[in-house]
Amino acid sequence: MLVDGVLAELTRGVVDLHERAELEERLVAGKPLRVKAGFDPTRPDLHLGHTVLMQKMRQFQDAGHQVVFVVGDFTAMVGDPTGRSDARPRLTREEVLASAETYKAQAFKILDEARTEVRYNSEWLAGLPLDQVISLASRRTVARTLERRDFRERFEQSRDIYLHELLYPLLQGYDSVALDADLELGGTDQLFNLMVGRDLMRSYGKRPQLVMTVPILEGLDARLQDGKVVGKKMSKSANNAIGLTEPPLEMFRKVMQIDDGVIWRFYELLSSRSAEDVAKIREENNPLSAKRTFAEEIITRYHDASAASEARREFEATYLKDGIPDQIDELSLATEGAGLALSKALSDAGLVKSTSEGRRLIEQGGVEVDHQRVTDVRHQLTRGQRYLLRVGSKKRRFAYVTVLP
RNA sequence: GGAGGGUUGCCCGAGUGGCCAAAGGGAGCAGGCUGUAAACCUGCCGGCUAUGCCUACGUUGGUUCGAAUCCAUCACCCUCCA
Repeated sequence: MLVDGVLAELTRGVVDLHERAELEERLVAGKPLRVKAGFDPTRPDLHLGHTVLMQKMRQFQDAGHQVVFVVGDFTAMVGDPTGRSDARPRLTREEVLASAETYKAQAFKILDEARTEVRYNSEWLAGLPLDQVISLASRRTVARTLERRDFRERFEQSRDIYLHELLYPLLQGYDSVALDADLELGGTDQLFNLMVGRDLMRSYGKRPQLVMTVPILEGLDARLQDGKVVGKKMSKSANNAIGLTEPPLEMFRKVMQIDDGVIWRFYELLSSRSAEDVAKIREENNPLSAKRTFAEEIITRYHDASAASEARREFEATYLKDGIPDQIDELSLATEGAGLALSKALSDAGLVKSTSEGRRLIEQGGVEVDHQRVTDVRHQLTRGQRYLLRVGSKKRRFAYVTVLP
């Protein structure tokens, strides 16, 4: 029957679902669901990790449901210190709103803007009178709140838990109350908060929302250990993320650096190919080509198809041995001496942060001048000459440099 | 309110007067090996006009030939007691 197919698609890749039978029931009823997901715009840059959830939202949209994109502009100002050892810097309203705009612009690369209801939670949270806050807080005990693993661990280890942190799940849950959500989506780490929302709705006499979680994507530094993907979650601060607005070549390079065994995880969570297609690619067991294919799919999604093929060509030109990219900065450098020290030239050309770093790289054999490795720190470039400089290998950087006569 | 402890480089964390640009680990970078990956091995990892110089160990000031190390001050954090 039709609902079975829809249900299968909507629950594909889902980790937790409370409750499946209810979901089926509501789908059969045929009324579009209000599907809620919240985002705290503390970091304006979205990366692939965020898109696992957004693609799930998109699936709901495509199945005719109403998606509510909740910008946690209020909760962002409160600051969610979860998993942090120190408080987040308090953001100003202006910063939060600016971030929210960037967020939305990136989110609509995946979501259908026309079918997305964007709401800011300050709308109902900012003006909440204290008696109502107390009423809200009275609906949950401390013991039940400390059930949450990160709270419990911190409590047991006598590490700080601030009162407002205990309030955080309630505020998020109140969003669901205010929005009459039918279903809330989140990463698996959000399960606790989502369930609080479900309980709160019941407490407020509303029909409790369904709760659905999707896996958290690991970062680019994840490894395969004993057949399992092991690694921190993808995040910009861990420097293991691919941002949605990164240039195509950068995306391609990063995908190529993913551990062979881990690339399948990325396919599983991010590829929009059919399950059969993915299985077929996996059977071929050619990680190198699987990565290329995946990189192209991602770049096509966030840029376009021509950017994807261009990135691949550019990558091959740049990173294969002796290759050089088509586009290389052309710079003229002045010098006061008889010549220009190579280390200084590298620094002046912006290829390295400082001449000290330039010297280090030269010593370590990481620098080429006109395709010749130079290891003499005192190497001088001659006035009036033009050189091709290359630094590094993992992240190669090039520049044509002319020393002014 | 009382008593005590802490603040070190991107992060964690040693260091109690010269041998400290500061052990160790993580992250990062380079070289080797590879596939353009990972793992692994080696090295680097404040800056500079570079066998030397400058800036840095919460703040400001002091003691000393010499201070991350001693003293005072301010700021922030923590623990125990009440």
